[in-house]
Amino acid sequence: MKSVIPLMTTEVKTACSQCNLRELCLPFGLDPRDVDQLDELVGSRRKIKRQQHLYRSGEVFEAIYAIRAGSFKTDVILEDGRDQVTGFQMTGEVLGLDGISTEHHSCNAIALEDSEVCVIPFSRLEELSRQVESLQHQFHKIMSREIVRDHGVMMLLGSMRAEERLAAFLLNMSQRFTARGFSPSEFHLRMTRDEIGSYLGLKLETVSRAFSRFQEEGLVAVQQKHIRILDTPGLKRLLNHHVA
Amino acid sequence: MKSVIPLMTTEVKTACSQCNLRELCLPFGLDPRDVDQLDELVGSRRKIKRQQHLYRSGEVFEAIYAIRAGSFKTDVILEDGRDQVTGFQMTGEVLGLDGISTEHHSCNAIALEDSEVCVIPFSRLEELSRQVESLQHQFHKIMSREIVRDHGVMMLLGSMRAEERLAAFLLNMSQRFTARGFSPSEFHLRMTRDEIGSYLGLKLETVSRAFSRFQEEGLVAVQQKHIRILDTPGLKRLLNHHVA
DNA sequence: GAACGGTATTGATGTGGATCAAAGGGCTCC
DNA sequence: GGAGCCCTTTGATCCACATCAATACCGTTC
Repeated sequence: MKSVIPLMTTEVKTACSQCNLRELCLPFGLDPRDVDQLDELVGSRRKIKRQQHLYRSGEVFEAIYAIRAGSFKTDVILEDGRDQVTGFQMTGEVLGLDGISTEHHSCNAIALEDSEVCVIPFSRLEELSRQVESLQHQFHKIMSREIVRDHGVMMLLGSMRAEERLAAFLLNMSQRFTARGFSPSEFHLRMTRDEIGSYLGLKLETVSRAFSRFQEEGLVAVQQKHIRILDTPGLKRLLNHHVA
Repeated sequence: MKSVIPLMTTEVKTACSQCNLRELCLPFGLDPRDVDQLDELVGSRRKIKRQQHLYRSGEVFEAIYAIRAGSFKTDVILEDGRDQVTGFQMTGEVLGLDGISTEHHSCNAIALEDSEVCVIPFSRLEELSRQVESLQHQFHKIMSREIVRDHGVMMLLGSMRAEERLAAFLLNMSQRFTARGFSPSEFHLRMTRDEIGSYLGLKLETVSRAFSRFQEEGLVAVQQKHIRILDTPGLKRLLNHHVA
């Protein structure tokens, strides 16, 4: 065991090897020796207050971000003002991959609560992943996972009815909270009904009604943003047993 | 300059450096010297007949595919039989990126016409992109572009009405045909109304009616799968001037 | 060149979710 | 700790698209 006496800096050293999120984040699956090499990867940390932008659509892309604490939403805005939430991100997840393609961000990333991210300069990531095979592979997996997730959302938006969409959303949130060591059945949503609606292609009233309906049917207990899932199999049944 | 006298083989050497699609494909933006290195990248070519699968959801992932000729659709199928087309791909575009994340494909890729692909063993791509920086970067851009495209589809599915979706689809097709040296205004769709509908989150009847309406309004001339765009600005206006 | 099956068009009707509206509740910020 | 405002819920009505249905068309195959 190494010394735990901290040096006299308020700025804690940014080190993947010391991060308790590494099993969810970029270093996942890396040999401990490789993780040590990652410690030069993170440029700095950055705190983002609730409702503030981590980056905006159109800005020059220079880094991707790993969420250390808090949560975010990403959205796309059309000229005519319509907007669409494209995702919600929690700790350990990576933000900014959209910017690689054109070297400009193509969406906005906004903190849902006071948050902190690790800034990973992209050129450094590319450089390091040319040297560390396992990092390269893990990074590719993360990008691919985002593509697969997006396909799931397309399925949801293109083929599911309102209550199915919300059930899928709740099950997904539950699963992600579980992966982070939280309760699978009880959690606090950081986003509004409007934001959930935007993500699910529904109006906020429809989201609210679906929640009320789930409550009536004993599937969940809803108290504003606090959710208790009472019948996970019931929610899953809602998804799979689709009656045409 | 190397000898250009071909050996006596019917099997043409698979060579990115000789391919007229390289400006659309993986080698895009690479220094000619680097492109030469890519010639060992493509394992083989594979012909796929119309309606046949290039790969299926659940299959082990080993390679990505660059389309040399023809076109494909990708779709996701739920247990209850519902399916969603997640994309249409044309020459020079890359298929199979979904498989990296779990080492299994997560969607089906089906040829819309008799087609041919270059098989790119993924381990070889990763190896080579550790050596060739420009290849690495181009590959990352391609993955990122897919993510950005998916966000566009989410916007379409989540926030647009039927005619806007179809207009967006037609403009997108036009733009991609243009990039391949074909007419921007006249082209042949390879997919059915049902497949377009699935992609756009609409029923085939709705797609058909939207086509008829565009025709009435003089925006396009439609004859089954043959499309002539008569008023591109008109289609664009349909997209941007959304009246809430 | 006739027959067939998959594809497309068009019409009539139904419905899920949007829209409009109003009231209640809780969080945030001073 | 209180005021204000945003967020949420619920009800009434509307409408875009789905569904059901029938016919027409086209490319393919023998």
